[in-house]
Amino acid sequence: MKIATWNVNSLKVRLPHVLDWLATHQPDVLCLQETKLEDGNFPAADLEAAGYRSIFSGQKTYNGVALLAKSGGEDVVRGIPGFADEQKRVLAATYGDVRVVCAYFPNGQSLDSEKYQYKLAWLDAMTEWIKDEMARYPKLALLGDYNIAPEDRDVHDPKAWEGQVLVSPAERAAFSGLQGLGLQDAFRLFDQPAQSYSWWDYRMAAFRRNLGLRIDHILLTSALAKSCTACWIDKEPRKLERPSDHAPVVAELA
DNA sequence: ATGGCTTCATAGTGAAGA
Repeated sequence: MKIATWNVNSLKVRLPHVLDWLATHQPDVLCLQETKLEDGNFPAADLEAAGYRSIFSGQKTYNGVALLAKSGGEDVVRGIPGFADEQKRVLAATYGDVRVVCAYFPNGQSLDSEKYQYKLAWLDAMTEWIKDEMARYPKLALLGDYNIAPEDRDVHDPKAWEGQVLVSPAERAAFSGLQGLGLQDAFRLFDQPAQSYSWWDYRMAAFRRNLGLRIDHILLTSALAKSCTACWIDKEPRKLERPSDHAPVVAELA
């Protein structure tokens, strides 16, 4: 089973890239974030024609998540149960015996922003809910744009990023908290190239200079981590015309 | 140098992303 996550930064703009990527890589499940589409505008027919069923939860302008898969998902959940939130950031479904959770974690904007407080509250609620989901589903994968760079090696210039969102101690503690539940970072199960990132700013020729952050992740329960044979970041779509600023992250499960 | 670039929105001296 091949699973993947990709923040597409507008599915309307990126649909051609997504269709090409699906055709080339044939994932069983692809999690999308920042679709920025109301549900009525979701391109389900185009994806169906490419062999993929869609489950989605979107809104105008911001956020929006989707699950694309070769089979239909079951027991669909939208949002974090019990956490009142207008922002469409969370979608879960079961494929076979694997629970797939697709999440677009809040950015936080800056440490003194209300959005940062929202991010921390959201992280708490997410952790509590994932703990429950793991009790129900031993084989669980949490994929998405976490908007957290877990360690300094996931940051091109840790000094420059000090004091900013995505790297703050509280955010990293939340990431560790998820690992504390028993989830494992699929990417770090394997030797990886130094300076591996999943996001590069559109400005400053950041991609060409590899000035990036690793903020898109696939976390696996131990039952799935045991069967994980590979995990990589696919930088190819970031090289295309009009790319998303994020690259897909892929994991192979035996 | 608090900018740069991209999207969606509207037609703003823009907001937000990361």
